[in-house]
Amino acid sequence: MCMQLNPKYKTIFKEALEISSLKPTKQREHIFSLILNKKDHPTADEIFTRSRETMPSISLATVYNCLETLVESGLIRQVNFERESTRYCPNLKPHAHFHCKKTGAICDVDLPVSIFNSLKKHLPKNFQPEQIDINFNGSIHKTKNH
Amino acid sequence: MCMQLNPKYKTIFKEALEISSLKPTKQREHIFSLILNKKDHPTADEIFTRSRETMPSISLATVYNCLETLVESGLIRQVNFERESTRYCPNLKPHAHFHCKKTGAICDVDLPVSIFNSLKKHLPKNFQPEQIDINFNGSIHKTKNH
DNA sequence: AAGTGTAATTAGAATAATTCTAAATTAATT
DNA sequence: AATTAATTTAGAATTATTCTAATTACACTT
Ligand SMILES: [Mn+2]
Ligand SMILES: [Mn+2]
Ligand SMILES: [Zn+2]
Ligand SMILES: [Zn+2]
Repeated sequence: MCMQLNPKYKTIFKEALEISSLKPTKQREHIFSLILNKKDHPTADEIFTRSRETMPSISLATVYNCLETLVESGLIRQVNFERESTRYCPNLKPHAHFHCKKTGAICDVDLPVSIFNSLKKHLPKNFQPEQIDINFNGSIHKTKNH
Repeated sequence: MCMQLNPKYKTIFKEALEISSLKPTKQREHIFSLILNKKDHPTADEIFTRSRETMPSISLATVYNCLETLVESGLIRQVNFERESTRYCPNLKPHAHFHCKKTGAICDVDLPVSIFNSLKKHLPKNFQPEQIDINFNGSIHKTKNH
């Protein structure tokens, strides 16, 4: 039983792939819906494991292929921390990532576009940024609820 | 003939290692001076190749060990782009990195501390950042000098 | 000076995320 | 149905990095 995209995302999905004349295959849709439905930042291997629960025949190579396709189509983002496995993020709003070194937790940090604009102002005129990655590393303290 | 650190950096080097009771070995000093003297962003393998020119007996494992030590001592920084090899940066001032996808060039982009402070303001109160990595990806346009 | 103990270095094996290759499958088109 | 191109698949290959275990260097004691 494959994951289903809701109609809104189904349209976004099809149109994004169509722009590059790529096909909306069931593997691509399955992986996209897995990432959309659980809004964490899974690795390719975690996505592979989750995929097999409902699509047991999918291969790891296909997971990698689909993820590459989804990233190139702008449907998801890649997130990298140091040399760890690449992670994938369905949040397309401007945001940064916070990586807790103690627990491994990864959190989205929403940022106003103004910060990205102000960062761009510090570049020489001939530098054309396509993407800006902002990663916080540190720790998340437990808040005491006594 | 090993690389020599100038007296100012020699003191910084020794003191930084001493804090963690690590020894200022000639391999560690050699690698630190190589990185300081050519202010690019070399990979471990590039550093290994350069090291052997003047210290032919050094091993790749030692290069990795020394780099880890230098990073932990705060003498150099690690820089990562996507899944590429880790690179090393001697610039300890607050700055970002620009990665040109066409040429592979990597440039330091100096930033005022105020930008880092303003980024920190968007974190929840219980998030304690230790480091903030800012990476630009894009392309550097040649400026025409007619 | 010789001996002891610890840290650092070394060579090579192991690891693991990702990419590659080539064959099989699927889907669209004639 | 036959042809073609895109996609998926299994497994091999790649490669940056880490690990292991042996050797070396060096500070400290006798
Ligand atoms: Mn290992
Ligand atoms: Mn290969
Ligand atoms: Zn995210
Ligand atoms: Zn730098």
